[in-house]
Amino acid sequence: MNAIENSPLTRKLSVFVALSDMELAVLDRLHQRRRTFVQGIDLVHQGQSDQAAYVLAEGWVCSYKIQRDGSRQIVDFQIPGDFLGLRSVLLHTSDHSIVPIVEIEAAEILVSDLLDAFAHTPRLATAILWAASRDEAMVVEHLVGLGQRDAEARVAHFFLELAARLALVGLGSKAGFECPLTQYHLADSLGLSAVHVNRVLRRLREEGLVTFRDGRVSFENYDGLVTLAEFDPEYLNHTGPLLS
Amino acid sequence: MNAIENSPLTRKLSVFVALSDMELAVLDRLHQRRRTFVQGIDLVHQGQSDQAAYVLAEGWVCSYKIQRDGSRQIVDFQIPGDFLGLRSVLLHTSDHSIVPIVEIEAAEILVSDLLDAFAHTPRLATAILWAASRDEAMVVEHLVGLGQRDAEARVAHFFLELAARLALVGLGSKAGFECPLTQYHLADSLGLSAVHVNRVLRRLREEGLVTFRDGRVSFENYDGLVTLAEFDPEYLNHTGPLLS
DNA sequence: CGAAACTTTGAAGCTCATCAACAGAAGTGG
DNA sequence: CCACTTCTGTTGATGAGCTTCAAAGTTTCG
Repeated sequence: MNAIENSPLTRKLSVFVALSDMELAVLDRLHQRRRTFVQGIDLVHQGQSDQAAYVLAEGWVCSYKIQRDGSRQIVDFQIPGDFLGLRSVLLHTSDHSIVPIVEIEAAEILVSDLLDAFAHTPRLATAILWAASRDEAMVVEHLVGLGQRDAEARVAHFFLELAARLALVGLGSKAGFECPLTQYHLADSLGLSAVHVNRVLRRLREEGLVTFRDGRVSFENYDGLVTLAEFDPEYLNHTGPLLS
Repeated sequence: MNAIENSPLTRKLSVFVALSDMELAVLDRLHQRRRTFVQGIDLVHQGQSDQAAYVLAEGWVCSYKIQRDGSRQIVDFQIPGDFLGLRSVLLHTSDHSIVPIVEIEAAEILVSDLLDAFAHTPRLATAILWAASRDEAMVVEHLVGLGQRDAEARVAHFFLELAARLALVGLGSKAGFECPLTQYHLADSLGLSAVHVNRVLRRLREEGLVTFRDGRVSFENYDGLVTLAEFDPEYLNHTGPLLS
């Protein structure tokens, strides 16, 4: 058992596909070209083309779109084990920006390596396709939240989804998780003002459901939150794709 | 020049990739198994597995998710030339439902045919990948609208996007388009109440921007609408993907 | 140590949802 | 065929939820 088996990506994929030694080795190779990026400087910029792709090894980033009026909509957050800019590479262009929220570590992925990996280890390709489609399902669920849920349910749902994702890579549980986000991040992601996010957080805290403080989310009443948010994790745990 | 070259899918793909006779023939073959579906009965149902995939030939459908409280969020509308349930097939499960808005005609796609087509005509695979990624970009833009735009801009943006998509398959222009949707469809898609949609439509009409009446959207002031919605069609027209 | 970033709270007001009622169109059954 | 319901569109009244503006407190950091 080598260290790489504990990389977040490997942990995540292993939950859904049992990976052989050879497949683990290929994943290992994808993790070679390790790089560090500082917080706050765009990794990929809206409209830019021919970017590299990465696997996030440590830290958090977010994908967002800026409107002409200056407002920002965060589409998605990425946590360790997630791919960054995979679509941008395949499509030679990106319609959104990606920025590190804290200093991050990421492994650069060469398209050629990726295509090689796909060709030689179809089960790995399957697993990665699964992960990509899960990301898409999360975007859809996010959209549903913006359209249908009120502020309190949105915040609750957001925390629950993050907790489930983080648990998969060993970074969280039903007790809580470390969370480097600011209330502005929540606001821009949930389509609320930062002021209102603050009030909602206070209410959730006073109701004894969840506390977001000092960079940590602590669930005080997990089941109560699930009820409030109508959180159904099915979309995160869908069964495997083609060939599996 | 045969009739198939005028199928909506062919028209759409041709705009972005010049297709050879052979590729046109393969597309032709995909259109063989024509079927009709009545309005209002789910084609794919949330949670259902192992569905077929289709190419929509005529009519409109929508993809939606139902919440436990009964509210409905429409994620996306599909128009002629769009794929239906492609992801459901690849993933063996669907996290959303698909329902025809009017009686539709669709060609059933066999997964084996599709994979064959991909293997033998890579440029076609490229074009289809492009179309799929464009669909994803539309979902993201929809999300941005729900998070950042007010009701008037949402409605305006919605009409403009639809017009652009329909124009690509010859069903609309900057003058307007036939539109079988009800105000409830708009409401469920845009995260508004039907009552408020009605008021917004009235305002847009009174401002001389756009009229939605008797199943038709008529642009009275296209450029004014573009300004109001901050509509930037770039996400619809991104350049081609890998290999192109 | 001062500046910048983030959090917190109050007050005022606007956008939008909800409730209610009605009118017209379209479909349905006796 | 006409009465019936059902679906869709329209408008008014009321108020909840959220935004905006403002200001002050707290933490972080160069």
